[in-house]
Amino acid sequence: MLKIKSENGGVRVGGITFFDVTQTFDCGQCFRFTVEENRAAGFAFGREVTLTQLSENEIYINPCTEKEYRELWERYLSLDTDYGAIRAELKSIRRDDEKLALAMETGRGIRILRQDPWETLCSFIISQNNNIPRIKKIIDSLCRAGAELTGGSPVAFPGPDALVRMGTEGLFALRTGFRAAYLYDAACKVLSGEVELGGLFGMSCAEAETELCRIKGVGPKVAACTLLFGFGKLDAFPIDVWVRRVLTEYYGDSVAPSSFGRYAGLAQQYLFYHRRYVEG
DNA sequence: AGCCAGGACAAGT
DNA sequence: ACTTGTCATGGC
Repeated sequence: MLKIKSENGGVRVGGITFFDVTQTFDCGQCFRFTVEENRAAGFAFGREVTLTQLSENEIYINPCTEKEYRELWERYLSLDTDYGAIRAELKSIRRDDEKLALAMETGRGIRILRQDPWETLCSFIISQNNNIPRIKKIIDSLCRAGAELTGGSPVAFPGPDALVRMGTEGLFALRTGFRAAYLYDAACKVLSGEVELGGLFGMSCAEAETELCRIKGVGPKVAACTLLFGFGKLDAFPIDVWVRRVLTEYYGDSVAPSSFGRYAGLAQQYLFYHRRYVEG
């Protein structure tokens, strides 16, 4: 049971297991946070927030009220989910998988965030054939441009209406390159309701992927990342160059994503983190 | 200078 | 169904 306590304008959350601020915010799933030492500072859901790891089992969220914690951050951070049970199931399904066991140990503090679906979709459209520092830079300039356009705060991620108003030219001017047309198409289809993001929560991964892939510039990988990091679908299994390496090097390509079970996406993230950030 | 980065698409086999 | 060149951009 988690212990929640207000303190100095923030909330202290104790009794946490399998959560590490640094690993969670620096494992390539989000792009609006900067990580240093034992803290992550950035933006989500139109708010600026700092998360600090006080100890292995305790974090501090600031600014934050108990109400905000319950209604927003607990779900965002997946602290409402029993990762001990999930990890146990994963291990039982992959009983003889020593590679995964090692990756799960090095990345034991990783949690899959439940980010805003629209922001996640755009972020991973931008991510294609791109590197993480530049992805962050583009997203940041996109938020600034959105604020400039609407008169709102650059803390918020601009909605589909704002992107439509920017137009392909405006988006291209933000150095998005060939992704400008993709972002514009995503904005048009979401704004018109041709693709209804809210409806994807109730769909299976395969069905939701089909819907997302109706957007130009959204293929299997971007769709999987959106479903995993934006919709909390833990079976979504993105395959990028690093995961491809893992699959060939560890398993000789003789493994299907489904063989990792209903938490295949989380397994993927452990493997990605281990191969990309630990093994180099 | 050339290659790579959390890819997708169109054109060609 | 599977392979290949192309798409902007910036860092190395």
